[in-house]
Amino acid sequence: MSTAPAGNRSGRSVSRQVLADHVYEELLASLMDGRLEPGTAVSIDGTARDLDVSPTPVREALARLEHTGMVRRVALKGYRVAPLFTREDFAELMEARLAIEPVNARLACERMTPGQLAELEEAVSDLKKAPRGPSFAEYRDYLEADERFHRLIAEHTGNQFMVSAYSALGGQVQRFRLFGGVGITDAEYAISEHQAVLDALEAGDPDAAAEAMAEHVRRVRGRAIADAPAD
Amino acid sequence: MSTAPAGNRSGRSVSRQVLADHVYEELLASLMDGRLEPGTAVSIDGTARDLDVSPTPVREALARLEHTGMVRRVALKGYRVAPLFTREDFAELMEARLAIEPVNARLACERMTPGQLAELEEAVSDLKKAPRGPSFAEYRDYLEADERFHRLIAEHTGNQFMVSAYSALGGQVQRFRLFGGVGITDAEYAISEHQAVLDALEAGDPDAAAEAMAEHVRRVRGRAIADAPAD
DNA sequence: GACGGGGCATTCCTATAGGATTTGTGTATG
DNA sequence: CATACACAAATCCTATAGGAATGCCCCGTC
Repeated sequence: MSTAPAGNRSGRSVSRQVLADHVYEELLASLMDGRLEPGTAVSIDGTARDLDVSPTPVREALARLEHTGMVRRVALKGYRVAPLFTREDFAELMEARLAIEPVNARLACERMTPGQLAELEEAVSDLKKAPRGPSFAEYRDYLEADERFHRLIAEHTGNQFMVSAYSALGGQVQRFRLFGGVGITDAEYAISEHQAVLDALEAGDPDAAAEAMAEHVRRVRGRAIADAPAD
Repeated sequence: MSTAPAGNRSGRSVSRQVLADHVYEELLASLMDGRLEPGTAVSIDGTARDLDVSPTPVREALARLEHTGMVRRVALKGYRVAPLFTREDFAELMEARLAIEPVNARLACERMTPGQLAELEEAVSDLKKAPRGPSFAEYRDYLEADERFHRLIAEHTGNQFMVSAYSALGGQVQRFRLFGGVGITDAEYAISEHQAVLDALEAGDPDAAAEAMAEHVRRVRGRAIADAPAD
């Protein structure tokens, strides 16, 4: 660290945040919006240099990220971004979503407060407003709102374990949205499906909410399989 | 490190395993069989001294463990074993198990090979043979077989994401078996319920397998609520 | 006897050093 | 021209040092 201290020993004590947390957030963001493509090696020393920190916090952040499935670690070879899905992986992911997300929708419907419902409405609204241009940068807002909608439903179950279960999937879902063949054409259909889920939640009908969510996941699966690239 | 190097720099190159892995396994075992009770602080430097390693691998192992929910981390205060469940936590855990484990049983039933079925039979057999004396040490074998049964079903779904989802719960389930009020008396009933799940799997009836698993979880919930201690 | 302050130990956190191994490159040889 | 070897660079992994903050205990004072 020669030129830029960039640390915190001289600055004010904003240092009340651990560097490993910062590194984790930074890497997660890079993974979520596609800056780090599947298969890329994530060098410990390298990212340490990039972020102007020592390898130790990077090591800790990567250990946490590994458990999300977004990076893989080989014992003495280092970390690399988890490889692209095969068709089988995608089928497994959708199967798992079908098991978990309709339950989340049902539970959320039974317990949601008006304020939480408003958050969901905002997510769907953002989804509709988000630009869906051909460029990645614009598409990002759409993806963010999509992910937010599903995550909020998981959180509004009030069940910490369902949140954990969804989180185990959520990152992979996001990665698939980016690289798995679901393209921008998906958006037109997906918006109405999200709206259907929201309608059922607003109506307070748990069965309908679960079914609408299940239908959404099935349709995502169907669209992706239709125009999925080769393995 | 004054007296015992205990490391690997002098020994033969068995060092082809990373120390952090060893520390992780060690801590996990301590958590799973009750040597580390809820609320206990897990000092980084302390465990490093205990295991004759430096703090760096311990730090990495704990970062991984945190994601399992078995230890909690407070930003600049360190790690401690996750606290005991409240009744609400327990209800949430059972709700999540009801959402996930019957699905696992159904999928496993549809796809399981004879060899995998034999593994399950062995787990149930071990469950019956395991001593259920009043001492913790003896009870351990029973708990291990119980956990193994459920984990094998998750793995035999052939769906890596359902395995992840179960893993997010599995550790907590095990911790609850130890500390949550489900006592040895549970064993007598649970064995027949496990047998019922196994019977359905052997019969190749997915619906029955899912229902048997759901019934098992519901009964575990019922028994625990019956004689649960106060919060 | 009760309360407050100072020093010491512990602990977390980050940086740095160095050993072991792999990888890549350049050169010499068949 | 292709192959093999050697050296250099990068990388992972572990240990150690030291700063910053917290907690604890003892002691002096009211």
